[in-house]
Amino acid sequence: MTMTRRERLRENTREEIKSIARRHMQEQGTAAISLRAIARDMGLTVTALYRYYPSHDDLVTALILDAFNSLADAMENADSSQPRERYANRLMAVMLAYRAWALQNSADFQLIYGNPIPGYHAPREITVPAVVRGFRVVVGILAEAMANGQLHPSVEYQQLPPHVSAFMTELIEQDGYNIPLEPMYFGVSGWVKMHGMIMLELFQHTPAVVGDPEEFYRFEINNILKTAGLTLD
Amino acid sequence: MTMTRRERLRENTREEIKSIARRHMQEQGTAAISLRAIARDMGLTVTALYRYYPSHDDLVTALILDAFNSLADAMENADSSQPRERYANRLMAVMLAYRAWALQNSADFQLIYGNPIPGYHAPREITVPAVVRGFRVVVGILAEAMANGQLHPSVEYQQLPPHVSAFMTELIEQDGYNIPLEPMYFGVSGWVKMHGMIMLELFQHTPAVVGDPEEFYRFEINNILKTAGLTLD
DNA sequence: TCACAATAGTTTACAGTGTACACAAAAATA
DNA sequence: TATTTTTGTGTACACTGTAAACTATTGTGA
Repeated sequence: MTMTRRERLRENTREEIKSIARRHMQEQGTAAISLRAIARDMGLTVTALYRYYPSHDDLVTALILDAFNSLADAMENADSSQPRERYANRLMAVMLAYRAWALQNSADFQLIYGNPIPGYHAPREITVPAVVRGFRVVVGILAEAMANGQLHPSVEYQQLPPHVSAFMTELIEQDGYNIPLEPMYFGVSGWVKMHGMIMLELFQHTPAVVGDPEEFYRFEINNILKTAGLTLD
Repeated sequence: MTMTRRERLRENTREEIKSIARRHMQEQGTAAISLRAIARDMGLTVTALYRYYPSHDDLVTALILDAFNSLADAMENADSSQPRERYANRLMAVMLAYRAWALQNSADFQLIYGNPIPGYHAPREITVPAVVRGFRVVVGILAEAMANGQLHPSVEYQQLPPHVSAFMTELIEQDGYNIPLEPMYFGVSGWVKMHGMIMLELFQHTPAVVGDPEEFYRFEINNILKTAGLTLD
């Protein structure tokens, strides 16, 4: 795995490009990733950048990949900061990390979950595995909690709608999630709500309605956990 | 209220500009609203457009206003299509209309709820009243259901977190919503989840997990309504 | 050590973007 | 009909992504 000097320099430059791109994104939005602006900040010509990323789209893809992995890192770290058998605490910690990451890296969050960038289409074979990493953290906790009899999915989940039920059963098998259908659905349902809260907060809609988004967020998660018999301590 | 011939022509042109902008937006994303492209499609010079909208931002603001009002129209229509005392059905109809509008006008939805457009900041004094119109439909139904003893908010809502509770109480009074705190919170909590589902569906994340987004959507709403003792018939 | 190949960089060009300014044409009004 | 208001044009500047041709630098094999 040793890199030649040239490869290392090249990797450095690629990283520098991404880091400047991230700064610009944070300052002026995801649609404002400009190769020319990056080159200017680096003291390079635009066309030199094309040696490192063959196009604007390739740079965006690299940024998206980094973002998904960084988010997954944050979630994994939060998970392992809690005692193994405190499932509710682990879930809360992970979801708080999810929100914290989204707020601290709002541009990256918009990049992966917000409006598509005009003309850009993410290559699914590259991004999907990266998305899954984060999701797997949550599923892992739920599976453990279920196996240990601590998780009791709502009775409604015993009659999931047919297509959803079939599709998710298939997904569980195919992706090798070691979890029954009901807790899996519970996870998806909860994730959707977190996502809604964070999206609205990020774009300044929640504060105007709810006052204190963090308090709101914690309260909602707690309620969701309670519906499955999970309580914090 | 009669308009002069000139005013009418002017209004026509303004509408034509918006409608072309909407088409471009639908085809290439919200960040691709280009005055030059619009002018080209109209057989006008760019600079002539400036007679109708003094800047790119002003055009965007007009589009946002239209979008909020169109969404509110759709919700109001859905509401009045149901019998007055069938509160659950009214709520379901309104939320289905919300989703249907979002999917059919996905660019407009992104415009009002998605990533901010680089450099653009919506003038709140113009947009906030438009947002409120749609929200008021839901609150109205909940207030009626509550007053008629049909709505039973979850027991958890009797102990809302302090800041949220204070802020929303203030908001209810200030905006003249005629509704108690608990059902109001129920509305917000539910809205957040709808929003999350729609956002994820719009950006192609839900289908990969859930298979059939509409089935998922209906099932989730139904469950939310049930937690407040509301049932469809 | 030197020649050659690979890599990294530059200059130039084209078509696109928002918008400011000076001017001409058309229409409504006095 | 003369004047004012409105609508439109043309030109200019600084910005965007990216393709092509060319030069300078660096690493490696003989």
